[in-house]
Amino acid sequence: MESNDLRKAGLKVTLPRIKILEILAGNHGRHLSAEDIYRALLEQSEDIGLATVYRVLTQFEAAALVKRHHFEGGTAVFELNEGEHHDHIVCMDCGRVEEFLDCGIERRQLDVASGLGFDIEEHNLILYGRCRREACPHRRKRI
Amino acid sequence: MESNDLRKAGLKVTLPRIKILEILAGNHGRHLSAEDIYRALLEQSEDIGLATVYRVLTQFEAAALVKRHHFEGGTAVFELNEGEHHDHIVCMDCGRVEEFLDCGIERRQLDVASGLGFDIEEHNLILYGRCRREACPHRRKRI
DNA sequence: ATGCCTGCAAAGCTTTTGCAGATGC
DNA sequence: GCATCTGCAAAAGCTTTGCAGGCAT
Repeated sequence: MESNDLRKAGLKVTLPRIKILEILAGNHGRHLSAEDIYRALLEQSEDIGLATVYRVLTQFEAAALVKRHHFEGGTAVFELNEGEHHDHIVCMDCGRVEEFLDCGIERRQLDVASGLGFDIEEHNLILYGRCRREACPHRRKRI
Repeated sequence: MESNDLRKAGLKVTLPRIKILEILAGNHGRHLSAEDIYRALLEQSEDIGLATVYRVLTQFEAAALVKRHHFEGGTAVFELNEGEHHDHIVCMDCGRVEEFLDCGIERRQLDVASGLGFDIEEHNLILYGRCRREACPHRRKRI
């Protein structure tokens, strides 16, 4: 029940917020930009302004309902915060994004930070590579 | 000799390019935004436009003379590319940036990527935390 | 002399903000 | 009814681009 998440966050339950949550939930696993969400709303003939999308996403981020990522440059993308932390690997050819979690990496990060005199609060790890998928343009190029 | 680096990159040796390289070299280890560099140039009474700073930095990045980072959001920062790869840890209170390299993390990244079917090309790891330095505002706050 | 560089100003893009009207509670 | 929320439009960053003149080679 999405409305409860909103109420818990101290946000009024409004149509724009529900719709945006729905779109994020419907694209489970995908990473959407504000513009992506705005266009998805237009397709549903919802009359919601881009400014509202940005405002709502910022509020959601503050309420820990979504996570914001800066993958390559320029535009930020958002995903529902499902609780469990993970990192990302992005294909430089097809843009596909996979998520992963490696305890070894996580542990060493804590060690490194501690060794440098930091109390680590969060981190951001993105691997960039080329995927070996059939559908990937890079793969096609190699044939 | 900076001019050789420029020539090797196929770039003409011009005053703006040399000055910008000098500023980056003089701030060895620091991370400067285009604006930072522009202001440093103004302080030296160099009449170089902000657009040129951006253009030169982009060329330098393409030539692998500098690296561009997107630490928090908004503005990009640049550092001289000294060859050896390293990652960053940023203090969320005082903005201090330390560099580090951990072979264990590097190795596991390769393993993870390979396991997901990716040929990893590069990566981006930034740890965010709070440093335990005397001078750090956060530390003062805790007293 | 030629083609690459530069400064300036203007445009581009993403994101934020001000304000008047609308809506949830 | 009151505070919060929204849409619109305008503004605010940061960065890029067009153009006419300038400089390195």
